[in-house]
Amino acid sequence: MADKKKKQQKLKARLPRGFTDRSPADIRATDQMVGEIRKVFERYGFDPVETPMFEYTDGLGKFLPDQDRPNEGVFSLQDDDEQWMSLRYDLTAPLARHVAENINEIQLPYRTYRAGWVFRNEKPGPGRFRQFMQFDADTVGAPGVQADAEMCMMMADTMEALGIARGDYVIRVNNRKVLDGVMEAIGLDGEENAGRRLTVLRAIDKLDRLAIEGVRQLLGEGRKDESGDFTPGAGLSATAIDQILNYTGWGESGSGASGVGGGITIDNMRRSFPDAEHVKKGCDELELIWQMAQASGYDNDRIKIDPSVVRGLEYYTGPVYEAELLFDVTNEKGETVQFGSVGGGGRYDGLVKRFTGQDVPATGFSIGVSRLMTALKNLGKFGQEDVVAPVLVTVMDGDTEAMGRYQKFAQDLRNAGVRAEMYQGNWKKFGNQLKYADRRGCPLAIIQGSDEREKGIVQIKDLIEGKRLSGEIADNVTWRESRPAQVEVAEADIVPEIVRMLGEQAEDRAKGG
RNA sequence: GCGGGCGUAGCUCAGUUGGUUAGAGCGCUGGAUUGUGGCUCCAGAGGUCGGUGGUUCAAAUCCACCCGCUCGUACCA
Repeated sequence: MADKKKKQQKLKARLPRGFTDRSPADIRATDQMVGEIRKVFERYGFDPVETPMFEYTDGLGKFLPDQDRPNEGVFSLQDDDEQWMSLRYDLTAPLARHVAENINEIQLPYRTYRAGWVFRNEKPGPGRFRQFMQFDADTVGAPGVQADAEMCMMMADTMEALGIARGDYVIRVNNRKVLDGVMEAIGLDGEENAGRRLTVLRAIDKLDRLAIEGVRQLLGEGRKDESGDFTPGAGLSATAIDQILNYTGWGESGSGASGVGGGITIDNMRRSFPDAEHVKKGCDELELIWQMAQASGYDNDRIKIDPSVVRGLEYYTGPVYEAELLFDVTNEKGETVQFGSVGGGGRYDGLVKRFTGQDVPATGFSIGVSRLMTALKNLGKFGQEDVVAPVLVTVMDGDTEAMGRYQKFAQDLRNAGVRAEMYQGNWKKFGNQLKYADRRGCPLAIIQGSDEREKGIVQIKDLIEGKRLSGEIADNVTWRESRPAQVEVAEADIVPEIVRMLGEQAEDRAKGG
């Protein structure tokens, strides 16, 4: 009875939903990738700065926790002085706080970057976690669209630095001012239409996935999907729907997301709403960005004007941009998936002003590191380089003197730059030591029992060669007694011999793979 | 959030129209082998059958609700 109770109280080891443990391979691959991104940002003259993962909730923006649902969307808790704190959900709002708080010390324009974990309290899915890494770059205190153009070019350079070929990605650019003008033109301006504006913008954002008919439904009465779920539409008039679909130019030759982009697209946008002031202004800005990109050699295949880009619906005030992957990505099940956006950003002229009252225009973007990693793993760009497991120094005798000698073998190898370790488990079961080495993928093992010690030598066992030989030996006694793939080496020659053998193994790997 | 599918050992799964003590493979631990990985053989540990409640003489099996996973959809600052 007591026993049974004890069993029932056994804790179940389980990871919180939407979080994940990271493997050595994943950590190494991500470090490598983050390093490549950092190099690009440094080259553009950006400097790192880091902010903490927690911020006071009101500083993060719209998520003021209420009594009923204090954790909706964002992870929040109350400090001991009752103030609400939240885990950041992006890196932009905390940067705005940092700039506002240090505005007197910071030389504007301020060019800065940072990588870090962000948290969102939402339903997780495959490839979507509640903690993930973003890599951010921002220029704060830069009012002109040349800063936005630079951001787009830097995104393009980053994609290529990560090994994504030209043509396998595209930076799509739009302008919130244009979208605002469109809303105005179809009579959706004003506070009372805020909800419908959101519905319209969301519908436009879905052009690439639902195509023109789905979007038409969402702009009108609504749309029913295969599972029978109904999404209410914006309820626009047929005229307004046509105007919007014409504006996006979707499917028309020479314009839109599937067309040439650039100047032709901008002309098309202008023509759709010739009298709308905001559309005109936004188009002028887009034209500038496009021309600057062209002048620097970034043609339509890399930086493209695309009227269906909407991006974050809250704080963007001007140009918005998005990096999209165009190559096929295969998931674990072997299915080809549409990968879509791996990063994006835009101009946020009002964020710092919330704190300072002064205009501090800014623009920036973030790259979804974890998401992009998934796609790049697919391309075989990262996480392929094998880290060789350490050389194992096995333990035959447990007395202090012998242990000291084993430690020294390991230390000598480390000093020569070779990964090495002394076996730290129960040394009395020698078989387990080699089993351990085998499972870990150790390339070599050093063995010294009393016989070898008397002669001042060690055995170096080539575990990789031995594994190969094991296929040819069926009998266990022979296998044990033949001691396959082992050489005797004088103690003084351990380091050079190990280095030589590791070199040979590396050559074999290079040939084989 | 809405709708569908699924939930049995650490893992992958079997378990008949409800019927004795819930099984297999792999993995794990010990041994054959005080000093050599693999192969083979022997032995062993490991289960609230996702949870709770109900129907029944009897539930892993049928029903309800809940939880979790998963697919689609919505949301995603």
